[in-house]
Amino acid sequence: MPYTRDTLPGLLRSHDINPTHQRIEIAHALFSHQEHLSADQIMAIVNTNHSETSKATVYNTLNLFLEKHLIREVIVDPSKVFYDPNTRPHHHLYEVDSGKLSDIDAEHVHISGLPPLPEGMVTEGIDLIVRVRRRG
Amino acid sequence: MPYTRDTLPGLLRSHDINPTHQRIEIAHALFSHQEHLSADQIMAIVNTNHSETSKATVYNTLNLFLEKHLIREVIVDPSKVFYDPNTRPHHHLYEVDSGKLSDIDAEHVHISGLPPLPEGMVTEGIDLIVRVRRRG
DNA sequence: CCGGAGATTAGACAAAGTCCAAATGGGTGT
DNA sequence: ACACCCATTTGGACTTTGTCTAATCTCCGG
Repeated sequence: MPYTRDTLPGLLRSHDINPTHQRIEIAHALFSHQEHLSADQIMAIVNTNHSETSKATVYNTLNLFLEKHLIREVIVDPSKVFYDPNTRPHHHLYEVDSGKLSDIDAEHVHISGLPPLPEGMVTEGIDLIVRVRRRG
Repeated sequence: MPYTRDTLPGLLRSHDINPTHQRIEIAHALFSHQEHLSADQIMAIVNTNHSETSKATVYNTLNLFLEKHLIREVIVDPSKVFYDPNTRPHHHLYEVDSGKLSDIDAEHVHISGLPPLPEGMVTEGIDLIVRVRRRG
């Protein structure tokens, strides 16, 4: 757990994000859990004890974090997006039955033989998702 | 274009699908275009000229096709699922700005160094998505 | 203390997809 | 042709995720 509420403001600032209460709470939810969370899970976590952060703010903030490359979005389930505090290069393992999502470090994975990109295009990212299910 | 309305019933039967009017029309939309279409695009195509196929039927049918492995679903855009008539092994190139989705043949692509699967799990599929955008 | 830019909010709204009970329809046997 | 049956289709209400907007709040500099 490299991030506490104390170190988060600096992290946000280093990504050019004004660290407000709500933003720190949302960042804290993501970075302290180090998990893949959906927007509604984040809203639930942030609002557990007492204070209220609105749905609009949660979405605003997550989209801001995305823009500033503080987090990534992971699109594996058509019904909801997951947000990923890990921005180091990595891939994903998705357990179809349970919905569990985990990281695959990119370090040892090698992808070769991709065709050249269309003219004038640059790669924004390569998403590799291994979908697995329980044998049976 | 290997599929016409004449050959589609056989294709459906070979996948253990009872070929009804609506199912043939929906299959025709996908297989004659050989494109990645979303549910609402398919509904629009099927209903262009006159007859009506209801939203419920479109979704029922697409999910049936998925179950029977006649088509695949491609999850690249959080807002909608695309359906892919190409079930041969292949990957996808997604142009983020335009939403254009195209195939990358899997034949020459090689992925190595993936970690072993968790105990008792089998791979259902590996999705590789190259996200690109216009340079600028 | 004041003003203003940026942040937050509630709630209405939009879009994708699901659900259900009722109606339909296409075979099959007679 | 008829009746029956079961799969399929259907409209429409409903759910869920996410967006939009206009009003309010906050906080900082002067």
